[in-house]
Amino acid sequence: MTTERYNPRDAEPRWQRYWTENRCFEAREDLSKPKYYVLEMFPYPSGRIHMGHVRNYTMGDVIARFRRACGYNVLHPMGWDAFGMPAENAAIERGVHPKSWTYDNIAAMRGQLKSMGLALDWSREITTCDPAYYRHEQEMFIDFLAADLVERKVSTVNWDPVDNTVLANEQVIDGRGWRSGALVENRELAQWFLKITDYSEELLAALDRLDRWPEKVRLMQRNWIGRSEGMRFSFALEDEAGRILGERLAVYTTRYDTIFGASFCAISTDHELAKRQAERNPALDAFRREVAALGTSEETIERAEKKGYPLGLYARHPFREKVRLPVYAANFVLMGYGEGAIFGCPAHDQRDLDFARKYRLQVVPVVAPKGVDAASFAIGDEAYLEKEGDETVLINSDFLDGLSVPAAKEEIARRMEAMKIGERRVNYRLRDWGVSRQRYWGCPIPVIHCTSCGIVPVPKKDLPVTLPDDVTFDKPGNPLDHHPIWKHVKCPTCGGPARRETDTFDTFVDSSWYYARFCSPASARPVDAAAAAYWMPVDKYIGGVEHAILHLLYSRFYARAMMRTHHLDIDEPFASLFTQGMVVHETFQSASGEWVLPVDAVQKDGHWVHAKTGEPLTVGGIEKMSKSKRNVVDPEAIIERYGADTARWFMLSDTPPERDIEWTEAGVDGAWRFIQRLWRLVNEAVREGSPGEPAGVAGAALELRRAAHRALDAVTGDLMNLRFNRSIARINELGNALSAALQAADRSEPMRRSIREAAEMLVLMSAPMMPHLAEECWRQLGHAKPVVDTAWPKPDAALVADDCVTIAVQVNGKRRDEVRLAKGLGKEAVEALALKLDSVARALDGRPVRKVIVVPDRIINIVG
RNA sequence: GCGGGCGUGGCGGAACGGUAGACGCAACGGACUUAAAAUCCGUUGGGAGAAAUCCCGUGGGGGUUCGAGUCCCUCCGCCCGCACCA
Repeated sequence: MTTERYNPRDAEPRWQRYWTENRCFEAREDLSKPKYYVLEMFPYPSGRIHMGHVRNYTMGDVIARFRRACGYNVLHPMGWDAFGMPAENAAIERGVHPKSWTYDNIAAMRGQLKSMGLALDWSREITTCDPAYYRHEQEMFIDFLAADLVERKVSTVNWDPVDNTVLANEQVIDGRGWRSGALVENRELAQWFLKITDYSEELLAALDRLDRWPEKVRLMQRNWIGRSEGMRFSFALEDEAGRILGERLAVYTTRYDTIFGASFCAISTDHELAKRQAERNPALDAFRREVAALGTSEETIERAEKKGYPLGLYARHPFREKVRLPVYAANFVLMGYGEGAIFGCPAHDQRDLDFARKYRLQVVPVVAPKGVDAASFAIGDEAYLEKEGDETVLINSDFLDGLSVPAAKEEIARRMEAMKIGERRVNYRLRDWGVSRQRYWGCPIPVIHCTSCGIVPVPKKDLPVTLPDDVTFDKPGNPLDHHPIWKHVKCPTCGGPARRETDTFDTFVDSSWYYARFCSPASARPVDAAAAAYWMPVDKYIGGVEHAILHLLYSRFYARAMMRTHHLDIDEPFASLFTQGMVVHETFQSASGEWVLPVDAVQKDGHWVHAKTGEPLTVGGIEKMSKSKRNVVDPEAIIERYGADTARWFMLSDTPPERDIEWTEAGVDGAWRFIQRLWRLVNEAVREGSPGEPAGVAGAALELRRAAHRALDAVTGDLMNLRFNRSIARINELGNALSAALQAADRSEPMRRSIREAAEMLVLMSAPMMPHLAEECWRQLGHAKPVVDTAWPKPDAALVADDCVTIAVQVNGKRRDEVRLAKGLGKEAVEALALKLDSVARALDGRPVRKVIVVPDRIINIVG
């Protein structure tokens, strides 16, 4: 008897239609059920989905379908992070309008996502470039303004000369723009900032509560926030002649215990003092320019020598009357951190030491290992930094001599505070979030600049401020600024002529609250309180680790800002976060060095050649799929050829979800074969099996039942913990057991019932992962009600538990035998049995038994 | 430089401190077939042996333990994040 092969091309669209027509995945608030909100990071509509999307959305879909089957009221929405520069680049390069480019891409990608058979609630689809979405963003911004969460300030910003826009600190990687890769320049601009630093402590402290986030991500955020405990204090300044100046120099340090080792002060070239001096000192001005030109990229920092320019000023040591520290403007002091000024202690800071050696400044050690003679303790080329566990004492430090570092800190802090020249202070590395972008394709910032009234928020009744469609991209700069009329408005307050803000929001603003909008995508308010109270927080958020800082930190801040402005009632938006690994693939290169697509690479006589030209290819490293290396496989082609279930199954098999997965042809074939195998097994089970309650079975029939219930038990636990690869291994095992039963001769009624039961369980268990095939199989098994409406089965505890166990028998820690015994047998009985074994006697080789360790139902170890 | 993670067969990977290598891929042998594909059955960490069985084995070295892939110390290698942060 033959069974036709399973044909996904017929089955998949059919079931997708069924789910859509029956609105299976449209979520409604229902207080009678526990809710579960599963969300994958929404895509940028670049035009086509890539394998990273397939992996991300498959995982989310398995969770959504599994939770739904388990009785949860599941919210699983999808939307588009639709503002951003690729749309403008397309406009510049190809003359298409960013809007039509974006919406065409969305249409194409929506179709691709639908072909994956995802259990998404498409009725909640949101698009960030839709005024229906961004009007709420504008409304909230106005509320943020009123709540003092926004600041407009002129500051030195990171300017990307290629994208012609400002970048946030988080968007500068190794001194280069995160998108363009261009070396970032410093520019002075008036910008809008969201005051994320108001929440530094809060964002840091709350990380401890996020116990269902990866430790790695929490650590990265902790480091990014960069809390340090130190002191801010000031020096009296004097000039060359020793005349005291009216102003003091404030510095920040975490090592105030080393004050007696100070030999100079250094200020940033952007420090007010340096700027002022530069006005009448051309040499200093030249030095400032030189430093500014160097940039902040990794290479330049590595190579750059520590350089300083003496200002002719001296800082008086607070505890030693005669000591005067020369003040330099230095290239290694950052204006953005602390006070933009430091005191240098060369003995205990490598950077300060390099500087001191160059300018022949004193190097006085003030901390030394305990017991070392203070007079002979000298510093060579390396600063002395205490390591953890080192016992150290202060030396050469007057009243601090002999104290430990913490005690010295305490003493200095006490004295400085008494002298009223400084105080202990907590400092953060985190900077405020600059959100202004000089671009067209973003959400307009809803403010108006009026010459007489200053900054005036757009009245809420005038929202949304929509983007004009008639813009041109023929000259550099911001099209909104070039637009003939758009920016010219009347001041809402005085009615006089005014100018509309032409900057738009950083697109990370759009993605900082979309998770909340999904709760009530059509609400007239940004977020409907009742809906958010029901759905929030997101129970499982899935995406790439590349968003560990940017998006996830901004979202955590945004939820707090929305809370302050009464738009949301929750501070942590994502209760549990999962960061999935990348999809990687081999790279192929032709002799001329061109990258070759995997579809064009074929193996011939053990060598890789180009499928069309026959040209030999070299196989390169296995790397993240990327357009530049062309090592991409198009999901659409895979779905076309094998169906969505094959792609989904492959994505979940073998590799744990947090690790990088290598896409291989062999792996896809393997997934395809399994799908056909399951289809065959189910069809055979329909013929050979017998429906009915498989009660009272024994022997082989009972063993098959046990295998089924055990597999179900394991898969349930594994899916709960996102261990997809393990659950697939379990499903394979049950498939093997069912296959063996079908090969065997036993066709007793109990066996026929067990076969049927095993087949049904196999189908239900694999349904979250390959939903289309499961529906087909389920119908084949005679069920009128689809899998999508079928509850997750419950394993029978009696069948999961074993009444017999295999106990390993060890002698001196080495396995020598195993015995199969009734479960729960007492220690003495196990010991007596084991000691009678030939293998044990042989291994003991006549030695007397000294000790016996019995771990019930697991192992016995005989020590001889 | 600072911080973190990871090293297990030919490969992806399993393994509450308790039988290392589940499951899959690849490879090899066999069945079916005129043949191939598909499918099914079997073998597959290394070494010795006809076999029973024994020895070795989770990056290297050391330690704790009746027992270590798992815990501790140390070295080596790879990967990731941050980086002139005072």
